[in-house]
Amino acid sequence: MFKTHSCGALRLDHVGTTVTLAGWVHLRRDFGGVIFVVMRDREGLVQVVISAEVSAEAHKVASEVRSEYVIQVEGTIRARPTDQVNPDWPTGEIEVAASTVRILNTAKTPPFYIYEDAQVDEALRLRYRYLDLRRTRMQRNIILRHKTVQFIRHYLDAQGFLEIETPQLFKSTPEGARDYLVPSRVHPGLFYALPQSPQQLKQLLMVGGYERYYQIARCFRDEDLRGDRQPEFTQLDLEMSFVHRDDILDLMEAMFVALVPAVTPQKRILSPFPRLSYVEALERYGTDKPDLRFGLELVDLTAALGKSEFRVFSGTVANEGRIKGLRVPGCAGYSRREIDEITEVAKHAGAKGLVTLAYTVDGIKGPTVKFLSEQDLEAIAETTGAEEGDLVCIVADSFVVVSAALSALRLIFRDRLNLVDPDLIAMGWVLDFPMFEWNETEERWDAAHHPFTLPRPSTYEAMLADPTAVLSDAYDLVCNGYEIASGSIRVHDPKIQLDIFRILGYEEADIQARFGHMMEAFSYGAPPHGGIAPGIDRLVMLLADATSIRDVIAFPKTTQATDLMADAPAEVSERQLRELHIKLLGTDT
RNA sequence: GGGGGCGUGGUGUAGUGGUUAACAUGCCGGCCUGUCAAGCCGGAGAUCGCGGGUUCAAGUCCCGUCGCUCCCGCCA
Repeated sequence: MFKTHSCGALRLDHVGTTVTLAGWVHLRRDFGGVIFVVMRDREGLVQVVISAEVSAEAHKVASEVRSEYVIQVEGTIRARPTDQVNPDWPTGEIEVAASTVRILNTAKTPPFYIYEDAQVDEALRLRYRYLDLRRTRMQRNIILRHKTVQFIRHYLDAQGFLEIETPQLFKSTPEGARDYLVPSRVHPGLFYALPQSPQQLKQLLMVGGYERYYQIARCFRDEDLRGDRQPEFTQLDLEMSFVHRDDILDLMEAMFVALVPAVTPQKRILSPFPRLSYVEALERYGTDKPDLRFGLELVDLTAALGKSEFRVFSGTVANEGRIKGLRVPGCAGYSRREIDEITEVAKHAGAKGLVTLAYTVDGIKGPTVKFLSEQDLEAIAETTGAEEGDLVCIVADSFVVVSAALSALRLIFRDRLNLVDPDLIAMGWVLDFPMFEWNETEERWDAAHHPFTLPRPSTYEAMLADPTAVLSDAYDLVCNGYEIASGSIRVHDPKIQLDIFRILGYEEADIQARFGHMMEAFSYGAPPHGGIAPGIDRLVMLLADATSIRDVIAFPKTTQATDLMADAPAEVSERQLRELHIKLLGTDT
């Protein structure tokens, strides 16, 4: 080994110890006769002192080192004088008195600062990702990710789960997300698909009798990217046999309640997790992934304002729309410009406009006040509970638009009014999703979760007659406004499975071609089973106080799905294409 | 596929159509034996992402394009 100790691990206990360190030059402060080199390794930073009096040779080498040189230092640990202790560093009470300094490798001047978490253009960070990864924040995030995954492995092992790998080369299932395809060399014209998730395989493991399975699984979806979506991402994929919904919910809840303090002691996780129905989540928060760290819930004004003289209100209700509002404390003083900004947010979400009422000392102010009767104003005040100093925002539109607009506004006010404690982790379950959704453009039913989801037994009878009446035994786990896990109890009865496929409009031949192996497997004694799949990237992102999963993935892709470091995707040779029986059509198709 | 934001020495930024494009930091050289992102002195470093247009004059205005990013669509 090049080193006896880690730089960042040295403490007062080590005083008097002779050590050999190896790491990077983080900073250098040259005083002529004495040189301070701050050395960095994975564990952290330590100050090395090189004095010309102690070793002329070491001093000469130290005067030549530059930022990010890789060096090896031999020396003795000594306590710093009390007036020179650096209280900001874990190693601040000691320093290394160097007797030897060796340059293991030189380094070009890096294109951005390694030694601080200054704002750097993300494209540059991605192009030199190996340098970005040296930075404290990235190292902390990647280590946190490791700890999170290790915790999960130990926890599930203790619960009797088996970690089982499933293939990356599998079969395309055209519904759902777009697949990444892999051409077969051996079978001209045929393709594998990279799994969007190991969904079918984990169910088949249940049929295979493994009862409790999990996997830290890489998943692939060829869809457009976001800060919380990458084309390849990692799920804790999990499946259990002989369980009901609550068994899975309880297990996950216990796991997360134990995980959060174990890997992020400064975070506080609320428990028990609230359970909301899908409809309740939409009514109260306007979204099926609410941020439960704060209140500011939506208020329904449909009944109160349905008979208003104000046509926008009465007309909306007449057209089966809804009127809902937000009561925002302390924002009565919003300027014209601020009102314009939040109106823009509502419009961006699809609303035609935003009614704002400011409850000031001089009464209720707002551009629409003149259209509202005393009765209307009273009804609004009573329903929302608005008091002096408050701003009430009202949207009248279809339920979908009202929900989207007010949900967006709720998050805007969250940030503007600093309504959340950044160290709070607020998870919650969203339950009772609809089983099917009507696809307007294709004019058919889609599975809201996926076609293997079990309908809630109480609603199954009505399924064939009225698909909208069917609720599914699916569940989402939300955390701080993100969907962080999704799962369901599965169908294990081939008859029910066939009914579902029929509602989805699959032809018999289709079912055989796409899911024949599943249907056949289910006919050989499939146990009742269900599972869930938490997204590791999003979970770690929230634990790391990051705003993008790119910051918790070692080598992420840009929003154009490219790798700026390796320059992927890239062209391949004619020969490679020929072997794969692929002919390119050109870029203008 | 649609909409918004950003792009100026290595890095981060300032820059009102008008002088030699400014500041900080980093880099290079010099001085310096106790600093904490050391300090002081000196130096190099930019065809203002790219292309076109308007203008006597463009970093600045207009159009296009490329890259990064945020949002909608999409993500069973």
